[in-house]
Parts: sequence; C-alpha cells; structure tokens
Amino acid sequence: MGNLDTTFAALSHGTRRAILARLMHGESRLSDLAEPFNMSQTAVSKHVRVLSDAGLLIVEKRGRARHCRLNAEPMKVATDWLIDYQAFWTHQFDNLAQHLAGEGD
Amino acid sequence: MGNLDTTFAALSHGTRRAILARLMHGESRLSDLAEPFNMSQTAVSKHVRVLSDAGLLIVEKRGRARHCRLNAEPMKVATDWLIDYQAFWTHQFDNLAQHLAGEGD
DNA sequence: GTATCACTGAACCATTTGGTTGACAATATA
DNA sequence: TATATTGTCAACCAAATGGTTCAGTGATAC
Repeated sequence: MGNLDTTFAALSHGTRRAILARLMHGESRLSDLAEPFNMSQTAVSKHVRVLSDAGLLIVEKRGRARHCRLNAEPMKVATDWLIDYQAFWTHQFDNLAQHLAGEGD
Repeated sequence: MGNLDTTFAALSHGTRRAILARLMHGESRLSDLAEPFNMSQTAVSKHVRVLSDAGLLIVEKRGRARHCRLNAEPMKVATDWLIDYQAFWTHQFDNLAQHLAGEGD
C-alpha cells in the first residue's frame, strides 16, 4: 500500500477517479457511492477496495454501513513525482534535454 | 491516447517510470534504454509502446535505431487533476470535508 | 553480397483486472 | 422473532498485462 505503483494504478480507472471526486464533497456510504454507477454494488465495492489498498480512502464500519472518506496523502507523493517533470512541459524541454545530454551524464 | 486512464496506467509500472526518468537526461535509443533492465529487449519495447501510446514519449526512427525522447505534456494534465486534491493533503482536509458535507451538497 | 545490429511481430503463458451472480453475515427495524 | 438493509465472499468469466521465445525485416558494416 501507498507506493507509486498502486497509487497510479488506482487512479487509472475513471470509476475510481469519480469515486474520489465524489468524496471531495464529504464522506459517503458505500451504497450511496454505488448508486450513480451503472454496475453492481459488488463491483463498486471492489473499486473501493482498490482505493483503500492504495490508501486513497479510508473505510469506517459504522453500524451496517461502510463510510468512506478521502485520504489524499498518496496523491501528494504521486504529484511530487510528477512535478520533477514540470520543466519538461512548461517550456523548451526539448532544448533542456539536449543541453543535459550535451553536458555528458 | 492522452487521456487520464492511459496516462495513469502508463505511470503505474516502475520500469516505465524508470524509462521516463532516464529520458530526462536526454533522448536515448531503445537498446540503450533496455540495457539496465533485467528483461528482454522485446519486453522493454512493449513498455516503450505503452508510454508512446500514452503520449509520454515520442519515438523517432533514425536509421535502424529508434530514438525516444520525453514528452511530458500528459503529465501536466495528470498533475492538474491531482492538484484539485491539494487542499485535502495540505491541512485539515478532514474538517473541510465535514464542513462541505454539513453545508449540504 | 553477407553478416550483424536494432528492432518488431506473432505465438504463447501465467497472472491480474473488472465485471457478473448467488449465498451468506451482520445490523437495524417492524 | 421475522424481515429488510448493507455489504462481503466465493466462484466464475472475458479481456488485458507483463513477460517469454523465435522468426523475420530493414539498415549498417565488412
């Protein structure tokens, strides 16, 4: 749990990103999360499991319901990794790359 | 190509992230990319294909070699998506969530 | 022209993923 | 107690993923 592999893998599915987006508005029960999706509750439950394993949300058993809430911490780690490439998407990454290559490793 | 699904999926494998990291230092031939990895060149070629399909690198045929160079643009899109959650990992995302939930959707 | 290098494509394989259904467990309600 | 709600677990399935090997293609070097 919590490594870049599992974080990025968890984020690579639209349904799971939609679940996270929903949880930005506040915590939600699993059945409420499942309602808008055109799939079985079991399927949504599996997606929640993937997100939970990745540490992106926290499930709390309360009565017979499971309440999910966002835990964005792993996203920070993922973002930190991506940010290293910022220079390459902002401007002349092409030149920079050639420059670095020219300087010898 | 270029959607969040394929971008995050491409980033979810350590080998592929290592390839991208290597390309930060400048472009590289496929065989040079493959060298440090303990797997066949075919396997690396497949990873490069995944990255290429995701738009994260550009392959240019030059003579008999394939030269790969970084294209970080899709990372910006992924980062933009992640940044929306920044408030939830910086401070009291818990309180914020409860506040938003309390305010009614 | 022939051999070598760099790479792709096809076939294969094991594992994972994303979905289904049906049975069950646990909790709340009537 | 009986019943409905909430969710999990197990079994199953098709498709995708990540790797292999072997054969072939196209460009370079000798």
